[in-house]
Amino acid sequence: MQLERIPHGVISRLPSYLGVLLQLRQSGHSTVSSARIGEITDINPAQIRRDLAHFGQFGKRGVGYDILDLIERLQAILGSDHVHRIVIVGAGHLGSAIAAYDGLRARGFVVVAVFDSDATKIGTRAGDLVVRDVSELERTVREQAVRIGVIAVPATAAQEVADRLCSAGVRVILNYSSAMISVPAGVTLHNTDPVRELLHTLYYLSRAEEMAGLQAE
Amino acid sequence: MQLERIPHGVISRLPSYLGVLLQLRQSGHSTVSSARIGEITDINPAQIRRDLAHFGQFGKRGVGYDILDLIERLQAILGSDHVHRIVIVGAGHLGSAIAAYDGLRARGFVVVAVFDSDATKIGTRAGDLVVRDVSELERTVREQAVRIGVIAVPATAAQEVADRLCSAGVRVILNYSSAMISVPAGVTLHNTDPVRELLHTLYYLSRAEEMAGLQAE
DNA sequence: TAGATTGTTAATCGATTAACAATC
DNA sequence: TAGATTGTTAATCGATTAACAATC
Repeated sequence: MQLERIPHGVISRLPSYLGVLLQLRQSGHSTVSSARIGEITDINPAQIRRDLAHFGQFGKRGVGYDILDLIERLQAILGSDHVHRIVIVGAGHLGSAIAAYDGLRARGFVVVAVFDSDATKIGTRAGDLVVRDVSELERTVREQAVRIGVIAVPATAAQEVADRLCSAGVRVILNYSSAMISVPAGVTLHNTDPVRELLHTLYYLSRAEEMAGLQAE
Repeated sequence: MQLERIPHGVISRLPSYLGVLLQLRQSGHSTVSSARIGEITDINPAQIRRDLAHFGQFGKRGVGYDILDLIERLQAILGSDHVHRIVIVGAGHLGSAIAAYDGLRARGFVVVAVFDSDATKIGTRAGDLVVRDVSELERTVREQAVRIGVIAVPATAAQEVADRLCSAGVRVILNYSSAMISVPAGVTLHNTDPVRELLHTLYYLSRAEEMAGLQAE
């Protein structure tokens, strides 16, 4: 039970720490220092220790953090210590890519259904699943108590899909379309428009090239 | 020429503003207020005005912002007023999805090549392009002065691909693999691991369910 | 003119960092 | 013990917000 309000920034860094730990575990390490995590993630070591301190004392002074222990702790904090069921709407290239992505299962997610409205796609395979008619969306979400929905449909259909997911009881939406959609209060929306990421970095690219140009002259 | 240092957070919000404006333009609007943009993006209107003020005075008091004008201004600031060439490495589900994604072209990006190391994929189509052998990667990046690379290969191959992209001259990397990779100084790395996004939101989902559970009891 | 909305200031708030005592 | 590294404090830094005069 969390009494303290944890800053948003802290939460957003935890998955990165977890990613590093999982990678270190695979390469056979048993402990790691905040300095080492900082090197890999490019995050200040003091901040890493401070972030973790919000949730308790996980390290040993002079030694560092036990990797297996910290993985368990972080998974418990994030809620990835148990399985989460998700549905994917849209069985195009992107939807199929997400459905077939093994990193989902590896980190505690199970895709229970992939939907599409296109009759030529319904019945075909996407990952381990058979694509189903989007008209079954509400029933599936309710029956399986699905809380996470992924939108991988064209921009024009995104809002309608979001509305249907929300009213069926989904609490987290990951929007892969380029549409700006809105959701009711209580539903968390994550826009993962890859092009928006690119636009963001373009700014720094332009600045870097300007500076290179000035130096060259 | 920017004399003032613009906060990172400001830059990261500009693509959202641009997204709203593009959408409003399509629905036939001609002006918009910071209050309206705030509603859509869920960003404080005062912050929107303050963000824009870093770059000049773009609005009319009592009226708002001219949508067409502000689109141009933002595109110029971000550097999306001219075309950027990108290469995609990995022609699996995800690489193909990105290659075929029309939102890229719509916002000033052109995919010049898709690479893979799998002989059964080389020569097949991905979007408008034919998948090429990854051994041609360096030559293509150099000849076409490509500055942006997208990694859509399995985690185990990600670091090697990143190294090759960087040494060939790429300045921005969008990493879609789940691997934590490192890049030299001067290269901007964007990790777009979809599962990391999900993990992040899980935290809030768990808290929300806890609270709902408490209330129900 | 009256109403609306910007651009900007000043106050608040929160996040980051450096430093170091505690302690393994 | 000596060296290392945490947990935590205190200081800095930057981002957010409310409020309002300027002005369309």
